[in-house]
Amino acid sequence: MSSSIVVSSQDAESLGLQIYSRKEKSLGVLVSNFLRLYNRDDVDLIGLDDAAGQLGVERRRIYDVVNILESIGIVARRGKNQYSWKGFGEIPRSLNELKEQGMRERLGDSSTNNSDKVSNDGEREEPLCLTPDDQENSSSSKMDQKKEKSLWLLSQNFVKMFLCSDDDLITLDSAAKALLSDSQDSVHMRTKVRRLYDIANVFASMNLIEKTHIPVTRKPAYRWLGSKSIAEKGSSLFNSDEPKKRVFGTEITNLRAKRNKTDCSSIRKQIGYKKHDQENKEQESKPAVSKYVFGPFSPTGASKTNNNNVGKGRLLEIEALASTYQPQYCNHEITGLLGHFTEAWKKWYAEVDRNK
DNA sequence: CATTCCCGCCATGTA
DNA sequence: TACATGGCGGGAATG
Repeated sequence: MSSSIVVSSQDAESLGLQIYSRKEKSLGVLVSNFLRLYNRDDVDLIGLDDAAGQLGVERRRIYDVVNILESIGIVARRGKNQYSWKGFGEIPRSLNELKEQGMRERLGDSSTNNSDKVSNDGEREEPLCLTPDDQENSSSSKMDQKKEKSLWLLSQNFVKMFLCSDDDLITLDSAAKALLSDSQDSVHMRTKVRRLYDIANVFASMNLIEKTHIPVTRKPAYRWLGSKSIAEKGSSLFNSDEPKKRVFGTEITNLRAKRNKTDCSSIRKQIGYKKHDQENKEQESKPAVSKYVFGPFSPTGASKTNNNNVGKGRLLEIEALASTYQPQYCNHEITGLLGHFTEAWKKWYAEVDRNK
């Protein structure tokens, strides 16, 4: 009497149903949205609550995002509940510094080596000025220990591995092992790897790295592609580049599935009426950001995504062809992101080349 | 089954 | 104390 029907997220959505989809909740997608939201020319400050609200996620997730982005210099901590948008232009600088540090640590660590391997120092504020206190404050332990496990540091070290190592394929296991510097306790490893997955997803969504497989072993690994594959594109003003895959077109849907406890959404959004799927003309619009985006570059088309090619048939690629015309609400893709990246990469490479 | 990694509990730091 | 941060790892979605 009853026939079982298979429902895909697409079908389900068409029917107005909501099924839990892990992908749509991934950090990578969140970061893409985050970047798209704050990459406006005149955005300067980022409020954590605002971000959480706009992106429709819990506050906790925003911490993950900013911590990782901060490791690359895209944002910087301003103060409580507040970060400032630095922008993609900072990436080259950050990478250079990270590379310097990485090389230094690698080659120069003999002599009074203490159990201090992880670098610190960088951009993250710290004392800002000598601590005038002469308390029997242990030089630096409790606080540094905390930082030693931070996502921020882990993220930087992960990047350093790519920038310094000559292997361009890195597996999360090897990274975890290396970053653990010792004791390959399965327990700690697992936790470390979990974190690396988070970081890798974020960087992958920004096209800083790409997921692949090691030739023969078939083991999953990441490759640093920071630039070439993107920069070589020739960056012709607006113009979507190669046929990337799967873009994630959904909105920032914040639905509750699973044990959700606190839903901090005080902004008007979310269902209101049975709308037809597609075309969510929701998207509020702040009182004018006025000032259109960059002149030369036309924020359009972009690509986000991961995964390059696999010999599998997956019809999970939605793509948003719309781009040149109809700049509507309706969420778009990365927009502008690539333009910045391209520029940044070129600078970064030119500099390295010159130095070489 | 193994891999990926989201979710949110709760320890820790701060005003 | 209330609130802000953000480790951490259980266990569910995916492969």
